[in-house]
Amino acid sequence: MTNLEIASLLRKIAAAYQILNENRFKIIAYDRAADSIEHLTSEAKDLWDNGKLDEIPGVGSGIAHYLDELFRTGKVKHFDSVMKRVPSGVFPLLSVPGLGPKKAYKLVTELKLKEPKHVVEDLEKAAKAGKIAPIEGFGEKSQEDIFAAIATYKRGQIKENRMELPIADAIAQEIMAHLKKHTAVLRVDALGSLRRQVSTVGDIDIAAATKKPEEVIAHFLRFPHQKLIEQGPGGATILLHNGRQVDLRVQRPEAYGAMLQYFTGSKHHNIKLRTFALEKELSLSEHGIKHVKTGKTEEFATEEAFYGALNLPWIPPEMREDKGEIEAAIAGRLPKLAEARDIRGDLHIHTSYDLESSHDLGIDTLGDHLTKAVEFGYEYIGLSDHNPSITNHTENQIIDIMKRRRDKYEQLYSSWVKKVSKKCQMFIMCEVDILPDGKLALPDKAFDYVDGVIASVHSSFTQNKKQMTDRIVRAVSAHPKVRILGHPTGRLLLKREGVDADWAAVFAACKKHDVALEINAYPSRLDLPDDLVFDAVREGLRFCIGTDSHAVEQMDLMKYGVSVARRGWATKRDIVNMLGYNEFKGWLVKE
DNA sequence: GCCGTTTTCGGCCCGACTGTTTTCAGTCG
Repeated sequence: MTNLEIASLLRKIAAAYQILNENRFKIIAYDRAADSIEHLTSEAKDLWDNGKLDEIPGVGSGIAHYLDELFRTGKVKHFDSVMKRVPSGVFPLLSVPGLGPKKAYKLVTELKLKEPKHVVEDLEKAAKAGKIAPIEGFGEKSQEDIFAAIATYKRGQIKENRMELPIADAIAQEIMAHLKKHTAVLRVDALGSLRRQVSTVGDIDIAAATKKPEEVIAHFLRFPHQKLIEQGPGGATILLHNGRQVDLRVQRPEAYGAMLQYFTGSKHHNIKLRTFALEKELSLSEHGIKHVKTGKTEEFATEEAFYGALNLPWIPPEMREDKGEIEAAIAGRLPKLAEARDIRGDLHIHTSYDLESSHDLGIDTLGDHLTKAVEFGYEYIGLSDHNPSITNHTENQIIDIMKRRRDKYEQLYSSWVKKVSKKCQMFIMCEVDILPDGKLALPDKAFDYVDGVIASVHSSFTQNKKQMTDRIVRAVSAHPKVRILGHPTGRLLLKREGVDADWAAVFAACKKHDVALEINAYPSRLDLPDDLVFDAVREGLRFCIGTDSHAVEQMDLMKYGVSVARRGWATKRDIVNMLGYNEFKGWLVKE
């Protein structure tokens, strides 16, 4: 039983209770527990194994008791009896946009939709035949909306249509640049998951402060788009030619702060913040802060003033996920998050040097990357080409290739230094495959020709948890020159789940051997994921943010890795490549 | 059903939008 399955079960119970007109706070409690379990970094089943179910926020003695029954017997008698009181056709309909429990129940009972397997198709037929409009509470428009919503649902659910962070960022930057050209625009900001720098983004939401909302909205609508979805006094929504939806919200500068805060979210952060505010008899909304006693609403031009009115310091958007940031702010213990400008070097770079690897080479030379590093003000870079293929070479051949490579890089480096008379130090590293049994794909003697190694899993991603954990633990302990665990989960965003491993055990092994966890900044990776970074920071692990560049331009992507670190609450001292050259060398180079 | 440096009882986030209504229920973020 996975977390996702448990969350789905709890949501079904919440929906059933809603239909049965149960106490609405009980319904909220089940939904909250579902949310909470869905976002756990460890499996609920593992917590249960260790008797820690009650540590899950929103899970109290009642739900914990039911989950215990679920893990022991595979079902919950009480849940079954609750679900039995609701027609089973209701549940699949809840995935159709615009349909909640009440409407779904009404439709299922009125239309006598019995078969859950094809209830969506049956409802579609009923809509087509005009059978929905006559039902009490529905009408012609509802009937059309339901028909359209089912079409959307069948196309594969808009919700799934997320994009990688840098893609959303690039689109948003273009639109924000367009907005800034208008003189009435005083300020623009990204909102929502984009502003919080979540690894994948759904819709792009943008805010603008202005005294002339109509003009700014009209200007926004001059940005090339295929369709105007919605327009009102507070903003507009358009569909771009690339199929992405962009939402603009405008606000007077005096009230801009509250709007920015509200639409940045996250939902859970805002809920917690509003609960906290209510204790002070203050009611928060996108318009400002209402004093409950007087009924008067105070406006705020900036977020700093908004949080300030609650006696809190400004909380960085990356932290606003209700992971304890409000409690930390109250206690005056918000960490000072790492920043992109603290980066001193990029240790994960693939050049075009051919060392006969079975993985991809980069396309640019050492000199190209050094030049770019100087542009960024880096003090050092690391060349982390993939190890020579082990199937096509003997051990001696590999050792020879690694020796020749070192000589070549040193030669290229000294001629670069002479030519440009700039300073940027070089570390000769290697990204080495972790083989399925946990051995490294580089013979011991070849380690003499590298300063340090990034060990990464590039094959057999589907091993079971025990195998995978043992494999990684063995790899990080295999040689003192293994300094970094590369893209630890191996996930590819929107394509492939990360590997299954006991992360607590992996972190413990890394800590023991002083191995840094990589935060791979490559857009489809962003790996270690932010929630595991959060856990690892708490365990005192250190990180190395690398771009995994296979071309010079990709070195620009470092900032997205920094965002992941920030979302995990990492500070400058948690990140090894924020150390100056000497200190970093002291950490990296082990004899 | 959950939760507590004012509480183990008495609260529980907020508003917009929509379609159906004549004042509101349901859904969404």
